[in-house]
Amino acid sequence: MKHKTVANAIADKLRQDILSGIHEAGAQLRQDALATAFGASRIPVREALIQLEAEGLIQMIPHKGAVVTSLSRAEINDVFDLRKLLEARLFEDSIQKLTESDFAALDEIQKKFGIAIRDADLTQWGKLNTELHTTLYGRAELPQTAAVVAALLQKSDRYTRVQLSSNAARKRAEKEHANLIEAAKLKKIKPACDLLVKHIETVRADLLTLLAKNK
Amino acid sequence: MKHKTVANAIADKLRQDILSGIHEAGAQLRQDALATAFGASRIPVREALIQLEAEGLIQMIPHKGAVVTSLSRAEINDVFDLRKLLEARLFEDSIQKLTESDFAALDEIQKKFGIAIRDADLTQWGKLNTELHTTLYGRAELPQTAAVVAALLQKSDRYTRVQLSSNAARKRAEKEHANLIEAAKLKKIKPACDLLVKHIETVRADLLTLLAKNK
DNA sequence: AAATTGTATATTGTATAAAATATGCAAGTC
DNA sequence: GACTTGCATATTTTATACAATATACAATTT
Repeated sequence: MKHKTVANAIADKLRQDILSGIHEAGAQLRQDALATAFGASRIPVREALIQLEAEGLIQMIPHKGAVVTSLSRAEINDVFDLRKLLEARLFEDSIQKLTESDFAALDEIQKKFGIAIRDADLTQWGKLNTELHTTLYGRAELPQTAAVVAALLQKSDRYTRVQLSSNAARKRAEKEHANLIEAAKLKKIKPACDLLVKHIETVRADLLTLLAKNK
Repeated sequence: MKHKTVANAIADKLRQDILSGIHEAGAQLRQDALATAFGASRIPVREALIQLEAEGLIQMIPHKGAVVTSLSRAEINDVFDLRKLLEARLFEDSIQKLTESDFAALDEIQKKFGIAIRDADLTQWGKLNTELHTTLYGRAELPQTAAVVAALLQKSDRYTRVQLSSNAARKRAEKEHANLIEAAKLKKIKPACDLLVKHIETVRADLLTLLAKNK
């Protein structure tokens, strides 16, 4: 077992299940059902739910229960605007300090990304996407910004599988990631940040058109 | 009773106690002691602690307990940089939409601020300060940004009493707030945002010198 | 004497059971 | 017939009791 407490383990699993779409937006999460499913009592389940509520993944209403939240169009726009603002800030601070081993890790992630795309491994996409982004910013010494960005990336994650549903989008994302890594390797700060902002903007536009279509 | 659940009530009280300095940074919070103090069992206390951990006010270590966190110098800098960035974003979006009643509320807050300063009512300062700021941004339609800023303001809150410990600082803050409100009333967006950024910067500088001195 | 192991105590984490609250439906009243 | 009131059921919230874990200190061994 890799977790210290049962509550944390349940939180991680639940988070994963929400991000991967097993529990869709609007779905009710019943404590009792979750407890039996996890083979635990309801208390660690409750504590996991409280954590997820703080992360914004669900909303708990006293004596009513928990429902999986969803982001409005305006909220999605807001999230992506913030990402552009804050990820650029992190990237700028991180680029110079990125080491050889960081780039090795990035290359590894890119490789896995390619495999996940080939295998249509949906659940991996979001995970690898955030991993790549956070690795790019890993050397920034801005812990508060990093924490906020991590939260924003998680909110975005739920839509990554939507956004990457087309082959063209996946190809483009992979290409743009490669460009980002390349620019970072060459320590070209300004161009790299510009690329990053454009990349995020592309993803946002892509996602919004898809959501409009599916509606 | 104004709260729906005991856990939420405890969280609110504990948050207040931490922000007001009753529980200082580094202090250990024992579940058992808190439970008896609140006249409740340990479970609502635990759930309150989990909430506060998500807010960054405390840190929980499994089987060890909870301690009140503190921000490093770098983290304080980061928080204030973010505030400048994001509060300006909110203010810009909010100014045009501020109504008469908003300005009435702002004037009311300013009045209370003056009274609190005169009475040296330390615990009110932080509360009124955030209230004023959030009212200024109240009409912005950027819910995600607003949520992040609310969290940042809370982190700052713990240091407001430190920063406002000198008479000069209090006078200046009141003046700068008045200028902000004035600029907002005149709908001068750019100058108002500039004032805001300068105000936050002033507070940061003030706080850092004070923290350096007290160390 | 130093290091390791074992034990006691304190504290947290979890499970079970009881209390509180909300929702839906039926009966009664205007 | 519409509305209110009361009850039954389902669900969440809280309390009590128990188990697991960590820390500190003593005992033992090398």
